[in-house]
Amino acid sequence: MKEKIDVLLQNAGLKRTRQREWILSLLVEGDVHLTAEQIYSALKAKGQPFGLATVYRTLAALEQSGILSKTEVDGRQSYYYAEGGHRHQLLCTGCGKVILLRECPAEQFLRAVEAEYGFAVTGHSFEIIGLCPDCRKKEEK
Amino acid sequence: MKEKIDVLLQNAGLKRTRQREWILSLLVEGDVHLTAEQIYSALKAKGQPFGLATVYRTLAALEQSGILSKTEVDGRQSYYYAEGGHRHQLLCTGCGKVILLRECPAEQFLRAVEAEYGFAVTGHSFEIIGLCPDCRKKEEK
DNA sequence: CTTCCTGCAAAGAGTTTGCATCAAA
DNA sequence: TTTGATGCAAACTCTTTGCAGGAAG
Repeated sequence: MKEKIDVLLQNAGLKRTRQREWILSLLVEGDVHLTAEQIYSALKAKGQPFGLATVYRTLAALEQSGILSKTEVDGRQSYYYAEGGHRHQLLCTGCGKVILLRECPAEQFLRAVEAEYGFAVTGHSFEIIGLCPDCRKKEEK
Repeated sequence: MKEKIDVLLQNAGLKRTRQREWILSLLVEGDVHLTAEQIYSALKAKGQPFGLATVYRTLAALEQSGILSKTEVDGRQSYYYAEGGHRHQLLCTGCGKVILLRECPAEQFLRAVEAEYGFAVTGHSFEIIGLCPDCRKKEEK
């Protein structure tokens, strides 16, 4: 797993530092979406001392490199590992889990939009908010 | 048009004030998405004096009443008139225009998600970013 | 008249930046 | 050794809130 993370950093042309490895492993291994503050707290709790600014800078750098994707949850920026620039996912508001959709149902629809509305599509997001099966069970209790 | 706006306010149980009429008419007549700051500037320019806080409070109230919808554009909250709680639109980054989609292509897909992933869907957003036909022409010049 | 709304200013939250130090390549 | 990253604190931007005065129903 550590190798995977190092490869990601290397491909992005970013130096391999402890801070970046920690942050990435949280997101990659956990498969969750987290805010800068959440990451900061999680690592602080583990006794890893470093600044909040580093978290913000690291997340921004990783997003620019296409390793992470960003979305807004409750007014906060939340980041998650986006394998291969994937942008179609289920976001659980219970545990923060990110479930990638196997395929984007929008692709063919986007082409229709281009034709029907004359709209030049430069981006799109298709996010589904809700509870994953595990959180669903907890709710029922 | 003024009547339409007054009806909207009345149905929401909100008092009809000049400020609210101004803000609503900007969004309803213009059919654009605007940030609080943009609304504030636009009305300030017309010599309508009032506070930025009023814009924020008005937008929040109108959103809670389901008259407006909110989305994030470049880290800012942007509001637009959402006829009948419509949440599927094309957002032009050129002129801010909002084009409503005639139908949500996601509806049947959401049901498939519920079944396939066991995910309890509580909300979704499907936004397509790009340039509307008019802005497209300007780009080409 | 009573209730709700407004404007101002101050506070708050989240995020970014400057700068000196420090670590990776 | 050179370049890029970190940590701290201060700065910034967007948004919210408290309060006294004012308008709508």
